[in-house]
Amino acid sequence: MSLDPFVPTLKEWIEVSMRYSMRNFLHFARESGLSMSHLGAIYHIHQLGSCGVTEIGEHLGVTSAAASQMLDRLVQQGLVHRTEDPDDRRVKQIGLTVEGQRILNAGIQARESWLDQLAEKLSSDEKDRITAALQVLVAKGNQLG
Amino acid sequence: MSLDPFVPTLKEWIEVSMRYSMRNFLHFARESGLSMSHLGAIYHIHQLGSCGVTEIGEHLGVTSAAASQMLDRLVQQGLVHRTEDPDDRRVKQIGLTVEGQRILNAGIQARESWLDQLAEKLSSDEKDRITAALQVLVAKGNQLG
DNA sequence: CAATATAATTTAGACTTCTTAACTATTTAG
DNA sequence: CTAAATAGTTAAGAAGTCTAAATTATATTG
Repeated sequence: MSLDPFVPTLKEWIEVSMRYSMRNFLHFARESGLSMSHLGAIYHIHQLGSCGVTEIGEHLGVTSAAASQMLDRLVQQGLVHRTEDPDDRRVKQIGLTVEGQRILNAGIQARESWLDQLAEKLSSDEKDRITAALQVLVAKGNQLG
Repeated sequence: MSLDPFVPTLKEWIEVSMRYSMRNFLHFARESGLSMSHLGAIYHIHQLGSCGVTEIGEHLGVTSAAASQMLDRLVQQGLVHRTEDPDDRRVKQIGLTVEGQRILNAGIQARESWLDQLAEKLSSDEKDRITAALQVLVAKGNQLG
């Protein structure tokens, strides 16, 4: 078991992909004028779907006051909408605006822009085998907590 | 070409691995009491090896004044050492202390802690095929800029 | 209905991070 | 040797982010 190169190889790959992906993402953040905090919040809101202020705070690890203040800025920048929940008027429903979605997608695309270059370095055969392998990983990965 | 599922599958996998890796890393950051800025700086210092203050600032996208101030804190926390370069006494050589290295390694380990769980979900056969595929990806990935 | 709980916000204050500008020390170029 | 360039630090101030506490509005419970 300790000789199985699977996990070590996976770690190597994650090291590589993190290095390029984060570099591109940080570059995008600077270009777009958004802080990592803001982009992180946008990502969490996307992940959570429609949700309340406190819930976002919990995911970000901050108080609801801090979440409320951060959302102020994001609403002001037109990236997030904040509307009253008709079922419980204490709650605000938070979600991404079209522009917020656009920024999120642009960030993800920037993060992944190095993959086309990588693809060019591989033969059809290699790509087929790698695709099959990754499909297994994706499927099993999505089954984890 | 547009039908080649290679890049889309790779993107799916990066989506999955980023989600788990970042979640674990953020959790580690909170537990260790270090900000993402500090951990980011530590990572950059590690990547650059021995380097000067301005160089770190450039990599982080901030002025040398900001880099100097951030390094103050990291030195004070015992994570970074800052010594005069004997060849050019204007320059300070920056590097990680043993404790800084330890924190970095702990962060990387935390980031990757979900991979053992993933490995358990795969057969030996699957792991062999995936390992072979990833070795190709790592090799080609390291050839990119 | 009255008391309590919950969701969000506002306020005040602490702390961090960043920038620009001024400054020190050292090196390089003319 | 002097002048200019470079590396880093320091200082002052702007802006962001966080918390605790107080506040408002709404919902739930007894």
